[in-house]
Amino acid sequence: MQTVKNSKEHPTAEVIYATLKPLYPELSLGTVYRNLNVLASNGDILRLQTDVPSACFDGRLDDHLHMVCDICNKVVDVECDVKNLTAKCLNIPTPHKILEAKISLRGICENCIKTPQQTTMN
Amino acid sequence: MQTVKNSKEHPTAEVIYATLKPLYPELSLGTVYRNLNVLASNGDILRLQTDVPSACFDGRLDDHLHMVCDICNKVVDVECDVKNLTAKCLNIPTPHKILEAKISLRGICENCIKTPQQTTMN
DNA sequence: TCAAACACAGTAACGATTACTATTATCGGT
DNA sequence: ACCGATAATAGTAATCGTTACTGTGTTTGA
Repeated sequence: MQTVKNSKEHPTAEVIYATLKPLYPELSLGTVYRNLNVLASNGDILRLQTDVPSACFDGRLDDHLHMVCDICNKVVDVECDVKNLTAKCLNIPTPHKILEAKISLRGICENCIKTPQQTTMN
Repeated sequence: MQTVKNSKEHPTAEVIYATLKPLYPELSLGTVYRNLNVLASNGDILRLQTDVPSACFDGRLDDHLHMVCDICNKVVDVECDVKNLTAKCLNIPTPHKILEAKISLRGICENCIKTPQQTTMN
């Protein structure tokens, strides 16, 4: 199941299911969801918080952000010093205790900038 | 319907429905959702992106962030200079075009810090 | 006065996710 | 090797939040 983690993009549970189904024909969708949750709670993968209705997962654990493209709705990586950014949020003076800051981006991905008209919307 | 906006907290659609139902007994849940969407797309209210499964709304349009409490799961306001923080994100060098940065916080709210044991979890 | 446009209640439908159940595989001990 | 307990799974039902649909009443404007 760790093989799922090594998938390239930012797949949803359904995408992972569709990807693995041909390899393991009797794979169940429930199994995919369950194992993704286990991996995510173990910290082996990340569950991404985006605007898209279905949850996306990411095997990359190093510093980077995610941007959802307005055009193609894909999730792309944005390389940056996340710790530096989130540190500023954690230091906001407030009576509450801030433990984590999550930053998500929205915009237009490199691909859709180059090919402007195509509203692939898949 | 604008009266909904003036509600204090960060209500979900269901909460708004439950709040208004006694006042307008023949109110339908579909109406609440539809009007919240209209208000949100008009920019009159904000739709919050949090970890909690149901969408929360906020009538405050001025600069502030939101933090979800690990203990009580409530959404609380965090006062800060949002524009300053997001500006840093928008300036990240990347081949993509970043249009918006959304920051959400997680932590422990003032209330739960003061009364540590109660895992109200409502 | 009348008809087109609108808002709504009520309910059905939907998509993503979780829970449940029965079955199969795994493993440690005798 | 056998056996009971534990765990993982497939398959499916159920759930949750949300949206879409349908019929009805209400407003508006000529």
